Amino acid sequence: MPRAGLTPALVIAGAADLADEVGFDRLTLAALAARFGVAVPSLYKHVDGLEAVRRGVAIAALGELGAALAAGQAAAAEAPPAERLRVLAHAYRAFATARPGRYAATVRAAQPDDAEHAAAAGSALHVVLAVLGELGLTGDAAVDAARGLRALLHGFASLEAAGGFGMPRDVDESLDRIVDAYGRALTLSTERAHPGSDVAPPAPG
Amino acid sequence: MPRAGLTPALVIAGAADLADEVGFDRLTLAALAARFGVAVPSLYKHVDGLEAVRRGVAIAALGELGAALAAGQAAAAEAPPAERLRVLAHAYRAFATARPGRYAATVRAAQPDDAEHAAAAGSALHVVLAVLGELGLTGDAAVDAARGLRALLHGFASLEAAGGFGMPRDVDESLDRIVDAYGRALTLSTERAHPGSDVAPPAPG
DNA sequence: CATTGTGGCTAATGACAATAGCCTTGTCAA
DNA sequence: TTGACAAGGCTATTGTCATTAGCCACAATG
Repeated sequence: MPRAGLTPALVIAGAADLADEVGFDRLTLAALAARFGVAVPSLYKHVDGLEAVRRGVAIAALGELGAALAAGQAAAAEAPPAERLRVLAHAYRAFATARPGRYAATVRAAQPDDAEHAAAAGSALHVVLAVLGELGLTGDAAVDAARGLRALLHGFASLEAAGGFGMPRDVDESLDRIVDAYGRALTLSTERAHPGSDVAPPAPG
Repeated sequence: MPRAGLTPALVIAGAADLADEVGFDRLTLAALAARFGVAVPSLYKHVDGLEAVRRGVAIAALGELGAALAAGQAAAAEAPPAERLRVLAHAYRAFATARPGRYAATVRAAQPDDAEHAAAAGSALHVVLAVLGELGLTGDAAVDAARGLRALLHGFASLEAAGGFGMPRDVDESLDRIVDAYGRALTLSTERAHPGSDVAPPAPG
């Protein structure tokens, strides 16, 4: 029996690819083992069962998502905040459509006591918060804005992934308009009545 | 063997309740049969397998969601559009948190050829489009707005359900602010450059 | 009272996750 | 060089679940 040369990282990476191919919910140890040409129980030498594989994919995917968002921001470093917001939104959507299995994994909530998973989510969120900061948002307003933006992006991406946009309208353009509108609303909000009590910790959210 | 008196509708209703209790993804024929005090294969006399149960729950839940949204709008019939938008958002969130299993079912996309499922989704969407119409949105702008609003509401609800809001900030107030901001952005958009080419059919989206 | 269809059932099959325990291979130290 | 040992494969087994096949009882209908 020649060694297959598996490692935990390899198994997780293979699982992520498999999830992109067949869907995160159809990720199965049987299929994963087959992909490596190995018997199912062999996987248990590297990974602690299906749930651990899913968690591993989630953490890895959150890292990749954060990196993709950061790369987009770096490429638009000189652009004005509104444009950077648009770039962020498109990078998010691009990740979700190009890597649907990984993206689905990023949406699963971390267990309350799972610090590593929470940290991965937080690092992806960091990029979003940075862009919002450029729009001059602090305190409660920043929290609201982060919630809303993540909701908007996630909702858009997941509805699109689920085929929920059955309307004859270009999706890219829709996203532009929606994000522009949202950004405009945010900056208007700051000029109004919500002075922002104090800076909230950028917990995963 | 006394008859259990099952019907397809009863089975679906029980499945919806079970989904609310244990989560839509943990909906299982075994648990469903146990809930009715019946052997698993008996369910097949009423329902065409697990996937059909899921679909049935989705269709039923979409109907209930649409009814809940409509009821909220009826109760706020005299309120100004911005307030009605806020009411809509809160009704949506209330449904999602009170009936998480059913709500999760509503998010699953219909199969492309599943007219009944698509119709159920469309009827729920109808309420949303009506409120947007009150804001004076037509054509492409209305399509964009519907996409964005559904994305916003779904994203908010699903992230909250997943425990994604780890920040110390009242969630109800966040939702108010976000929806207000979005509504403001929408009405601003209409006053600007997008005159809306033609009315798009209210397909499920 | 005979018939028939409906709605239960048991039994069997097959996918999958998970655990237990074996056996080989490669490494590292005596 | 060799011997021990850990790592990383494996087979076998168990248990959960969905699904299908086919039986049987009951109740309604004539």
